[in-house]
Amino acid sequence: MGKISDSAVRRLTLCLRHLEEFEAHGVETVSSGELARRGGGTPAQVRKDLSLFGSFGTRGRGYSVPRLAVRLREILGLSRPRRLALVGAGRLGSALFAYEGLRRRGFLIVAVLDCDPGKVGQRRGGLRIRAVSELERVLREEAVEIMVVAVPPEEVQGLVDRAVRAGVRGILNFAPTRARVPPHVVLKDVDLILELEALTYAMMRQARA
Amino acid sequence: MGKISDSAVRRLTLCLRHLEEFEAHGVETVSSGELARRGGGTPAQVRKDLSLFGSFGTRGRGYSVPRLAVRLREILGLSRPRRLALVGAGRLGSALFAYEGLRRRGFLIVAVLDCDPGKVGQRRGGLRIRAVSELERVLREEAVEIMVVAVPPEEVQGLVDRAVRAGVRGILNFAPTRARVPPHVVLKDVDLILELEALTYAMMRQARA
DNA sequence: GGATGTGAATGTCTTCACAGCT
DNA sequence: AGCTGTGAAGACATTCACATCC
Repeated sequence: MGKISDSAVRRLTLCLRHLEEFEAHGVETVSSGELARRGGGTPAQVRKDLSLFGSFGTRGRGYSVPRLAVRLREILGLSRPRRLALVGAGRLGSALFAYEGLRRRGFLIVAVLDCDPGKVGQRRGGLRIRAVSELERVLREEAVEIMVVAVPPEEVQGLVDRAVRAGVRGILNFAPTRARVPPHVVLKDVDLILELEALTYAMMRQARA
Repeated sequence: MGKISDSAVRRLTLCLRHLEEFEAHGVETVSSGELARRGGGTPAQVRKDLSLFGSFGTRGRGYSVPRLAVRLREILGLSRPRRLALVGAGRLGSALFAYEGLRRRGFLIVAVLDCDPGKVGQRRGGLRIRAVSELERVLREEAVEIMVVAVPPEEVQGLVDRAVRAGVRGILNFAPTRARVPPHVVLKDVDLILELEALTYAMMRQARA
């Protein structure tokens, strides 16, 4: 089992969502074509993506919805919940914290931190907001696997460095800046402004086609 | 000037940000190497990306920071502001609305809509929240170019269809669902859960390497 | 000398087309 | 007959390496 591209992983993740919908509707079996239609890709691509990890279907029949779903969850590492810490309890942080979809998909926010002394001690849901100065301790005590960063850009690299030293191996960054991490740590950026800028370019491009 | 990949556009967008930082520090000239170091890429890639649009540097010298910045803004379509409508004034929507970075980068939210009658009429910043039933009218009256969607997944496709009929050509969707659009419309998704799932997979993968 | 701009080489991803099961 | 699984082909993107110019 070689190396799988990020785009393939994303497609498979989406595929899993669709499988779960089919499952909820009691569908027993799907073909690559049906999955493709729903996901916006081609049947060949669905099959190729799946084949990166093994053979899960039966020829002439298709895929067993529940079995493929279980298998995909295993493959993608989604068969157990993950513990997240949220750093930054501003507007975006609070919106993320309140977002039910996370919990539903197995991403549990087990700690919230902020550096504003006015916010520290306040409650969000069942959690007390902790001071960012306690970051390392909180990450360890709560066995945090992923740190979610929703703070101003200037603070990102410092936080990331501290989290890495404390043993965090996954970071999701919402600030419009890139931080550096050592190779054993995974950092992904959700950069709203970058998306809007790329969208703008794509719109321009299409206008003249 | 052929077709440019999305990843190249993203790199150039980032490149522009770095140029603006250099500009703010009064730097007159940069080399592809300096840009690469800051952006995390390679000098060759910076040059290749730029060369997709023309020759902007001087051999032996590098690139003029202000000139390249202007040129990149033109190329990327960022030299004039864009008018956005925000649909969904929930927590995420409100966080987006309050986000100063948007305005700073030329993305102006000129309308906010929600379907909750309790919210319609409330104020956000200088704007009155309008009813989603008025969507088409608002999009036209406010000359909206991009619709930002921050509503529950079930509502997305319906909204998208209406916006497309009203002439919107760019849509940014925050809900964890894919909508269909005709080929002359550009839709991008910011899917938090997808990012977390891809992050989880990458972490797993790296754990065994 | 020093950095750009770019064809050519390499590497990666996607699509095709069909053999092989059920 | 129908649909999977997969090598092979094709498209696309990145990296190299060097001729070119200031």
